[in-house]
Amino acid sequence: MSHQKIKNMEEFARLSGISRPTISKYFNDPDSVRSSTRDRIEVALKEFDYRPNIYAMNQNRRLTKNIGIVVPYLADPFFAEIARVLERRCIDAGFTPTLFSSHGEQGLENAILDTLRSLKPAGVLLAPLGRASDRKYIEQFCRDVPTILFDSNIEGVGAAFVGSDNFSFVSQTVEYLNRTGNVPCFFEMRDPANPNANKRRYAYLEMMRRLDLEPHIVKIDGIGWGFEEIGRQGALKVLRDNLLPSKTVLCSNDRLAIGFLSACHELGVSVGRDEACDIRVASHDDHPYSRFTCPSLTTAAHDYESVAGHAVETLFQLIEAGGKLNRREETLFAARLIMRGSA
Amino acid sequence: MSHQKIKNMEEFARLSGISRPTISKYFNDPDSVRSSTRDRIEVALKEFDYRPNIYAMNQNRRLTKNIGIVVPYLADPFFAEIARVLERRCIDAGFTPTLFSSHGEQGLENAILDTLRSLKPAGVLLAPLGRASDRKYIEQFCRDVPTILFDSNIEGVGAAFVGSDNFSFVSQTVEYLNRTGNVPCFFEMRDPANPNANKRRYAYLEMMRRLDLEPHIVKIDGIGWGFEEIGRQGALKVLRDNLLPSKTVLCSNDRLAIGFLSACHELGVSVGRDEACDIRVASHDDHPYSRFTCPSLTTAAHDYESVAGHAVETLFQLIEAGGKLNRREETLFAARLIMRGSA
DNA sequence: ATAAAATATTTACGCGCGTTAAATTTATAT
DNA sequence: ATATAAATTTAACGCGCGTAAATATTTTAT
Repeated sequence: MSHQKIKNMEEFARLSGISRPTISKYFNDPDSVRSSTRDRIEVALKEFDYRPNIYAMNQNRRLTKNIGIVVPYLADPFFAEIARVLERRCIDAGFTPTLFSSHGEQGLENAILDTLRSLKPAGVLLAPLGRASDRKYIEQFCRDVPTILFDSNIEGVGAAFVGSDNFSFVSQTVEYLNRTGNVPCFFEMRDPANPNANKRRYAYLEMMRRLDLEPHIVKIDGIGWGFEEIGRQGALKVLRDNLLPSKTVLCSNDRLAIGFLSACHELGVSVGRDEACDIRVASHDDHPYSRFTCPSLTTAAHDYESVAGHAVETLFQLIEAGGKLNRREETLFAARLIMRGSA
Repeated sequence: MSHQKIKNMEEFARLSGISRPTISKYFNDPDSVRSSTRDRIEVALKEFDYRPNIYAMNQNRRLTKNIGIVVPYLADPFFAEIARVLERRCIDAGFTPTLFSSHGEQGLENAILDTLRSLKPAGVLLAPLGRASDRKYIEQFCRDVPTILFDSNIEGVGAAFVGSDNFSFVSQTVEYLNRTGNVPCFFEMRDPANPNANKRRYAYLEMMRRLDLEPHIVKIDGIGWGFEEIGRQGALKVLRDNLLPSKTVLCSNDRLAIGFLSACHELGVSVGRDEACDIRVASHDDHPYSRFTCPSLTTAAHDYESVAGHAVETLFQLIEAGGKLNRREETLFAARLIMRGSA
């Protein structure tokens, strides 16, 4: 590799013996030039190690090759995982993903959308905060920038929604707990930040109706994104005051369940499917740590790969279609029951 | 707010009655214009909602206001947490942070550095992969771009290093376990990816020497970043085959300990400080989940705020100094012992 | 071999802003 | 009020690349 520094595309064009407009076309889309030309450019690229100035590149383009990925809370390993898969797929498709976390704050979510707007991205994959989101702000953003919502839906906003089928999660866990001999109560936050939580409550109620069982919902207090601690405090209270209507607890999500199990251990309440155990605990999400709780957590797993894959595919379609799709599709992927020690 | 769309700085200058170079100066640094002028610009900004084109803005600037933040593995909540603090401080200082995760892969780490180079950032906060890093590649990058290393040090690379004092972690846990009546063995991966792990081993050996105790190191197999599973498998083997030289186990880090506790539960081994318990387990990092393990984990906590704060402060100094500091400082922050149920 | 189609080259302009130098205005000090 | 310093304005150029039109070359089809 030659070690001379190349100043700009002009110079690279001279050195490689190819005209600048063709080089420009190549960087915009390598497949838009003849393969023999492409080869010559790529040989020269190896030789001279030139990279175009991305700022000059994007200045005049109406759309860049950037893709924004926004998650509500990156310290939650669930979102870290899905972000990882999304990033990978964007890179493989020749885009440049940029990751943002709203850190649970509406102000930050709005600020991120502002930043994204000025990045002129080809498209955005947005998992909104949910209830804490500034709906109008997101609506306006989605009107201006091609956006796919994922994880958490906002009716009618964005070009499409891709997520998990909450009914599939809850129906499987309820059915399993019931089939194996116990009637679950439902353990959740009083004011869930995420709309999925509401869908899960409805699913629980509906399943109990279908099974002709009496539903019991245990609501606990707490705000913010520290779900484990909220679950723990809630469980301590509920267990101490003997408020559990059933010896089988279905938590709305794994992070609450992690807190619940922690409280059980503190109070010497044994958890497991075994007859000898005091209670059973199950949950939803298959959080990366649910494998390592004590006991390991019976839960319903997201189909990460499918959700991420379909979200990205839909975004690419949207981009190719020029930012508008015929109709707003909502795609939901089914859960997979994971039976472990806790229930 | 007027709803006409403003095309460029020229137009905004006309409408606000201020010359374009002054507007340009303002956006580069609001404090560089007279306060009366600043007020007039900000009034106009509210009126017309103009934002300069960041691509055109950064094209001719030698350095942008961007700051790159690179962590080795974002699905680890420890890094997610520290990234959150770093991001916040960069924003507050008027910079635009961009977050990258190497996801444990050398290839990705190198690719991120390439991307960063073309972003012309004012500075970079880099937590390298460690042993898996391409040392030469990082060295070259640090020569070109003002970079502060954090969390994981590479001798002589980057303008400074900010991290935690591993000796402080281990000395406190060893001292505590010893003081409370038990001699700990040290539980770690055979080939740790992170140099901190080596420092912790040395610290353990040194502390045992000082206390005139015989050290015992238990090395377990496993590669990659799935520490919990590695810890679990290692613990299963060690516990089943009765290979533990001591009933008190000091894990190199919390993620291994989480796996260890999981294995203990599976095998019915009781963990805790209590006389009646089979073993004691302690660890290092104060991982966000260590509060919720069963039992909760006795550990040594990073001083997140100080590490993040000092890393950012040092980077700002570096930026103001034009990319070179007089000498390469290595700053280490002490740990804080967190006594919980496991030991 | 020849015509038609596809691709590449040449030339030239524009994008939105950074930046500089000289001229002018405004603020501060005496 | 006057001198001086500081800030702003005016005018103009350049950055690196996108892009368009006209022309030339290469490829493919007949």
